[in-house]
Amino acid sequence: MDCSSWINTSLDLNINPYRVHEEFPKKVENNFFSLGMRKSSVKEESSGALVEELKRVSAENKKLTEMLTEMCENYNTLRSNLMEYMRKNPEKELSSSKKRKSEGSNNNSNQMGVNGNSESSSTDEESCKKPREDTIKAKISRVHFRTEASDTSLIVKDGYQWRKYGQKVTRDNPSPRAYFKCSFAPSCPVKKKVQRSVDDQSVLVATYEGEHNHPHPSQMEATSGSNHGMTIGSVPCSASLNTSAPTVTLDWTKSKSSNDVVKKKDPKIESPEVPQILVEQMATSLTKDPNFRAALVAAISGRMLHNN
DNA sequence: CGCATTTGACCCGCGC
DNA sequence: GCGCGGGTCAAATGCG
Repeated sequence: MDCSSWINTSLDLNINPYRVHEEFPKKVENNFFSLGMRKSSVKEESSGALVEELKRVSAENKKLTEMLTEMCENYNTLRSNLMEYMRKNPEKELSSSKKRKSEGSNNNSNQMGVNGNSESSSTDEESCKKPREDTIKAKISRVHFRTEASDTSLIVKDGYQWRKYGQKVTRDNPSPRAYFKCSFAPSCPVKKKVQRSVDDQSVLVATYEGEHNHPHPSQMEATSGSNHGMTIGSVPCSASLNTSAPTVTLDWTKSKSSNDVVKKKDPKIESPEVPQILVEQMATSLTKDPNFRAALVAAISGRMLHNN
């Protein structure tokens, strides 16, 4: 696989972080740079600090690049190992993967090679869907949300608008499972299932199916003025696409208050939150890249194999 | 009154 | 073929 393409992406992230999401940062960008334009004396003073910051970011960028390169190497190693393994054990691989022949017959076999071992195995168990719904087969992700233990609702505030259309008590878990459809766009095919973890009742497990065919609502909100809404909302859906990879756990016992902050739009929060937003943006941009996700999964797997 | 949620009924695939 | 279980539908209900 060609690693260089997504490595370059990371370079962009660090050198010109605001370019990652052009729509979002305009306001910040304007504030930040226009301030410097108006007060040139202040600019001279701060230019030294900016240069220092630039150096620091460049160093960090270099470090990240090295990490990515290493991940890429690990990925290549693992991939060749996987290919070899699959060549030796084609039958086992097929039989152990899944019982559902309808999904086994889907032509995602090619993508498996790219996305690695991830999609088909553990995620398909969540997609016991009618075969005709194979348009949604593509993206299934699972996100763990930590909530207050006393919070008995199955509501996950991930920034999207969801309409609940069902609830079931499943056999393997005493807590009910709630079914949601994305209601932000009528044509959006995305569904999610939310259920409390069997192990830890304070953890909500949200399983997302499909891809949103519309922008994130809070991102739209951000472009129209407020920058705050996206910090939390954008994370779950983008940060964990691709699933049987290690799932993402988000601690919302604290973020509840920040949700409130979002609604109140407290100006005091703005400046300290900007770096956090940047981090979120970078993470979002990176994790949206399927190549990066695949490589990350492979690299982590490679590491684990290496350690074992 | 319109919209979202609830909840029982129904559908469908799978295992026996 | 039948029963089970997960997923979806749609009428009833609640709420602003």
